[in-house]
Amino acid sequence: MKKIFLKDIAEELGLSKTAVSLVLNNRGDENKISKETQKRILDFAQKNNYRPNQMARGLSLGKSETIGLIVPNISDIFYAKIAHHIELRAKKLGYNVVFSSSNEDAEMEKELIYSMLNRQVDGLIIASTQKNKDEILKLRKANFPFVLIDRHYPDIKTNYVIVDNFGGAKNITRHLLKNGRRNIGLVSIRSELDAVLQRRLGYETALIEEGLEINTQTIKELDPFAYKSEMKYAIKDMVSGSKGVDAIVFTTHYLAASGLRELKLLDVKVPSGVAIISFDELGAFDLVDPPISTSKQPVDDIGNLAVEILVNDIEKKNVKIKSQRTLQTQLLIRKSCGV
Amino acid sequence: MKKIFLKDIAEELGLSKTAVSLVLNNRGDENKISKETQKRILDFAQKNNYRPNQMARGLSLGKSETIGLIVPNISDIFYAKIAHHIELRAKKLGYNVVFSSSNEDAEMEKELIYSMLNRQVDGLIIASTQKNKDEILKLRKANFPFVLIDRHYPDIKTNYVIVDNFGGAKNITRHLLKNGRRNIGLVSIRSELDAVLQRRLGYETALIEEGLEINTQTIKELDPFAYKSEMKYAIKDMVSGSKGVDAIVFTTHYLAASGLRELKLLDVKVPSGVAIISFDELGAFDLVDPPISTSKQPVDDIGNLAVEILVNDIEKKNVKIKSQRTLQTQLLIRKSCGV
DNA sequence: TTAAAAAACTAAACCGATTTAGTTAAATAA
DNA sequence: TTATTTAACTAAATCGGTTTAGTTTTTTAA
Repeated sequence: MKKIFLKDIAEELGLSKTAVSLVLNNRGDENKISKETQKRILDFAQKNNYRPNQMARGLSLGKSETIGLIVPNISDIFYAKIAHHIELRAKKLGYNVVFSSSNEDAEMEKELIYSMLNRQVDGLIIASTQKNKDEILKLRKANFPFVLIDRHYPDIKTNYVIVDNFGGAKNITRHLLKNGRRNIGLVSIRSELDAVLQRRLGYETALIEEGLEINTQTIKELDPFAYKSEMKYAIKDMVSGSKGVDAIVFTTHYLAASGLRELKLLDVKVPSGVAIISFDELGAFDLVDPPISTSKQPVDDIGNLAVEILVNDIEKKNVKIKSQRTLQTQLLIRKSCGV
Repeated sequence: MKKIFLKDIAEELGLSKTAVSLVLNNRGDENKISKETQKRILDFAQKNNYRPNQMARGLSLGKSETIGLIVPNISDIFYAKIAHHIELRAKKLGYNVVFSSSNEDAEMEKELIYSMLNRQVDGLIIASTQKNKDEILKLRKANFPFVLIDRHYPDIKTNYVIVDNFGGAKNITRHLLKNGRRNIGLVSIRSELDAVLQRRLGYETALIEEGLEINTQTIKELDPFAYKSEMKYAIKDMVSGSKGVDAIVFTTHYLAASGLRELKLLDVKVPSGVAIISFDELGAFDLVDPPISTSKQPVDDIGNLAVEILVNDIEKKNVKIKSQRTLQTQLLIRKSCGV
């Protein structure tokens, strides 16, 4: 079972590489290769398990039928799920996926973008650090196909698929208000990500619309990398004192998990003492004690749409119109918000 | 900012492509390119942001500096975590990662293996369906570098990194026995995977060593794709009747999550009524009600070791010795097993 | 003083595909 | 009967790198 090349097939059958190549690319008819010859080529290729070298093919065609995916962290279940949907849809459309994690580092992200371009990916799907405006602009200027997911650059016109962070956060906050909570805190991460900002805004808007004041003392923004250690103090500070909070909104799933952990250590009863609600969820949020209410993101749609927009962009080079999709989150009410 | 090629640099500096290529590959000294010329080339390349076309490079070198990763499902947190560690370590060693999910389908896995070979990956890391013996043998015969993870072929000598499934399962079962449980059921998946078999054997061995009999009525093997719907009946059957179980061992994290869900629906108290313990865990197993005890797999070591073994194999083509590593799981005791 | 060695390069082949611009022989039209 | 088309191919260029086998000039050794 040794490797067989186009040249081998051509020589073996007494034909030219051209004929073989055309037939194997399904362009035999339009190039008037006789049915008989086509069959000989196809059969021989099949029998000898011919598989074109994609490097050579890619070099020649100037494309690779590969999509590059850059996410902050592939081991975050949220991105892992999106990645899976991207992979499935991409495969259906004839594309492979190369992935890399930026670890929320702008410089790394930039490196990855170029590394992927060098590998001749046909397009990129990026959940950006949102700190690489220049590179995104360059990509756009170069007319290179790409779609931003989860995080976008609000002031750059690009393809993107995001969720309604503002609406989602407003919704979960309102749900707590509707259930009589008046003193609602927020635990978020310290970040300039628009998604994070929007969630905070959604939260604040819900409060303001209810005629409540925003208390910056009960809004905690934790370091993205040290949130676990900072959580202890954040929670302690929020629940202690006479005017402790009666509910907490967490702006992302791992914050909710970590926060609940601390609440338990402090023996705070959830939801009787403090109700909690999360944006996005982990796999076992329905099994947690108490099951955590959340605003769930449509990971399947995010992945599928991103691929569809991207492939459309790749294959119809002339598309100037950018697709911008903002998907709705889904409110899942469980016990943690004290219905 | 238009693309610049090797030829452009050569022409611009009045040199040959050879000289430029050698210098850019850090082989200027050994090829006696003068320091001065080297500096000119390096500076020019830097200034013009030269980046070699990896397709051309790969074609020429016959390698891609890319590792292929095939897992059953990248959105399974277990594989996602391994993938992340693989990615980090691979990057450190100068390799990129291409991933794909086989969805536990042997035919798909076979396709993926070839698809990756066509893309000239330098090596493969595979968490196999364990139904592709022929392909694995072919890879080995062709002396193609690969490492199996999580699942291996017991009767084929290959590189692999797995965990001690037998020992891990025996351990968790013994822990339940030590705590006085006598009627311990098992919920596993219907599968020929050695890992699954070993876990069942570990469970059975623990029972036998304790002088207990194995009751096939309380060993449930569910369909890997329909386990959610089958779980209801499995659990109901195990806990009902006078001789219902007083503990259940789940052989994987999603079974434990699903099983606990059903136990709650049936109002079975955990662990007072039925204790449970899991093999491997989800992100929030410590927050679940009750927190689930588990035998945790060292995802970081699995990923790191796999990459190291693979890269070693890739770079020292002569390595005939296969590396076989069986890592230990870590017993995490939480409330679900009724300490 | 001349032969050999070293320094500093380069031309052209090569990797394995795709594609452009033909060629040749047979069929059809004038 | 001859000119044109058509059918069925092919030779060679190309993609953008790497590498082999030199070449030319300068330096060193005998």
